[in-house]
Amino acid sequence: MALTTKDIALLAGVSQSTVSRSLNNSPLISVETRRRVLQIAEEQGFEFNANARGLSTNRTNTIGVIYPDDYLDHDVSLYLGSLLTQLRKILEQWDLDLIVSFKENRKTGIDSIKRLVMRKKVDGLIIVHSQSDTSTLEFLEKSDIPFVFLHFYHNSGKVEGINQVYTDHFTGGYLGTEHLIKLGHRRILCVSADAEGEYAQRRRGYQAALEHHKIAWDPALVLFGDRTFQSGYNLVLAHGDLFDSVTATFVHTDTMALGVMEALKATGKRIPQDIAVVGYDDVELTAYFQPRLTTVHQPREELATLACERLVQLLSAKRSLRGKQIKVQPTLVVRQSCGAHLA
Amino acid sequence: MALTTKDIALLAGVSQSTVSRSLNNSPLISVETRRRVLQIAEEQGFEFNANARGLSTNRTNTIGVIYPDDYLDHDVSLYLGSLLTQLRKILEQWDLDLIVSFKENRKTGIDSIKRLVMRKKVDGLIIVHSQSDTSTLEFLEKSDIPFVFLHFYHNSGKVEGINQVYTDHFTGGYLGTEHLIKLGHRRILCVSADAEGEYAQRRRGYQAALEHHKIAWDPALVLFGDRTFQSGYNLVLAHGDLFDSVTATFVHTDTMALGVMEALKATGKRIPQDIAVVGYDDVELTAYFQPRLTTVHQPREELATLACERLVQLLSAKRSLRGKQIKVQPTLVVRQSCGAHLA
DNA sequence: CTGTTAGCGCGTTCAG
DNA sequence: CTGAACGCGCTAACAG
Repeated sequence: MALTTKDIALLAGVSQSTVSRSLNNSPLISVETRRRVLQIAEEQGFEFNANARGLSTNRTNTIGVIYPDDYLDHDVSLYLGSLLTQLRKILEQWDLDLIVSFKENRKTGIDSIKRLVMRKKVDGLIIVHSQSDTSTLEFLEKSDIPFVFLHFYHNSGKVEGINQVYTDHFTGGYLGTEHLIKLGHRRILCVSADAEGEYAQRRRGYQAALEHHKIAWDPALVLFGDRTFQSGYNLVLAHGDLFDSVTATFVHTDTMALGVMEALKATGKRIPQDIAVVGYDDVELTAYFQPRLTTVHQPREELATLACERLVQLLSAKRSLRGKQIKVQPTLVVRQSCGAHLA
Repeated sequence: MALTTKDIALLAGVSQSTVSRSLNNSPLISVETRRRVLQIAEEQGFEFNANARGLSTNRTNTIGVIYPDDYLDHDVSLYLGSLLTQLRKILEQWDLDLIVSFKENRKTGIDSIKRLVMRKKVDGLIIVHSQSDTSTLEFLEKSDIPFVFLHFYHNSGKVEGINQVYTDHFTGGYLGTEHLIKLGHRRILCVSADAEGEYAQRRRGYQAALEHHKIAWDPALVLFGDRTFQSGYNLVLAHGDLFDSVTATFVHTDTMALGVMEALKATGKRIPQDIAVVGYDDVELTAYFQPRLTTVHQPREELATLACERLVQLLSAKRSLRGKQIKVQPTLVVRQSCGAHLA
């Protein structure tokens, strides 16, 4: 059996509660007593029993990270993998553990959020979703557990109550497009994904940049893929004429952009001379491809950090705080695929 | 406050322990009572308080996954990311949660394994390490917590006591090499990594295959990289003459192999006509490169599954089981980079 | 079959 | 400043 506060108490010749207080930095303890208790606890390698602690404090010191179920997609997984690492790295600063979970248990079908919260296994949640589920949102709100949406743009009306951290994709879309415009391009093919959500924002940014520079927006110049490399590749094969008719393309996710580039190269096009390419996300993967992809950088570390910090704020707040919308600005990373270095 | 068994007891008009027993499928309960209790619990959306349960049973229903600290490396992260997904997918079948942790807390320097075990936050561990640390191994052994090493070849003498699941890298090295030999290659450049551990096994397999086919083993034909794409790329640039002097190369990790291929292509070589390439791991990433990489497949799903299953066995065993060494066989995936399709 | 009782290890009054 | 006593929610004897 592991050591308990009682054991330490015995060794130190004090009561169990004195041990508890000493180890919890209670101000009610004399310096001398505390010192002695701490030393003994240290010597014995004592650690609190998390369950007992959790039972009496209602705090577990672990937080749940909820991932979308399509995490199995390779491209998504790539991104989420490094996001998780980032979260871990930050949360360990507060000595918080991290339970990773999918949105629902594939076997029992039970919603992970509800399960984790009701069983009191976590103190708070970081939810990494692109889609929101009204019923779990309602559950979260009435269960008064702190939670932060990471990477999620909630477009219903009731945004005020919730906390979220996300990239300003409108600006991202604007930045990528404007960069190409400034390089002299007028016909810019947009390769996007998903009808709604983040990608719609990116497209709105694209459109706004065009309009701002007095370029007519042509709906025929917007293509849709499913975010994968393969999909980007196939789009080029299927719409070769369209790609022929433009001088630049702005692809709304890097892996897809790489697929586009490879297909373009395979069909004999030179990048950026024949066609300029700009991507979105700035994933490490792009380092493997030539020419190096110019892209809109999503500040992942910042997103993760801000989400964690916000969650920690919520955790330590006496009463529930108001919702906070934290918008992070993307930046443009100019490399070679846009041709800027030739200009 | 959340519902407790006491609340359910009140609603059902029975005692708290009857509720506990009913919900835990105790055989001591009449069908009728159980039915009623279950129904009420269901209606109320009752869930056990994990802390209270853990306190009295000494079981948390969560297991810890320990990742190496170099998880931040992109290439490693790629692999570990999908491994984690796999683990999650399997463990959720037993309703086990999963705490992910690095080997040690970067801030406090505290060993995560010790912390998680002593605080009783986990019932068991899956340790994904390439290096072993004698002190934590000792700790694990005397703390009698179930643990399984995943992907780790412990080469000290005391293997009997521990449980581990790993790929037979000797065979992997052998397979890749023999495939090239059978295609007629005699001078096969080996691009490996790390002096010790897994990679040494792969090299031993390489060497054994050569010897088996009466080909003199030439130590000058073994190069070392650091497993990254970049490193593979640079190796080609630095040792162009060596690559010129062989007809095939066996690269011991896929990302590095891709780097090698890209550099080879950049220097005007045709793959597989001028030089055949075989990789190792079979990561999804290879799908993005031409020609498609022939490689030694590491059965990741199988590794994850076996590790979880073994851990579950250990968890449910009455007394501690003997250590078990589970070796998984890799397979060769023939695609294009080896030239087999041209033969 | 069911209820009563006693812990599990810790935080926290309440007395001194 | 410290100790005794209680309760967090649950499981597990122990009686009936």
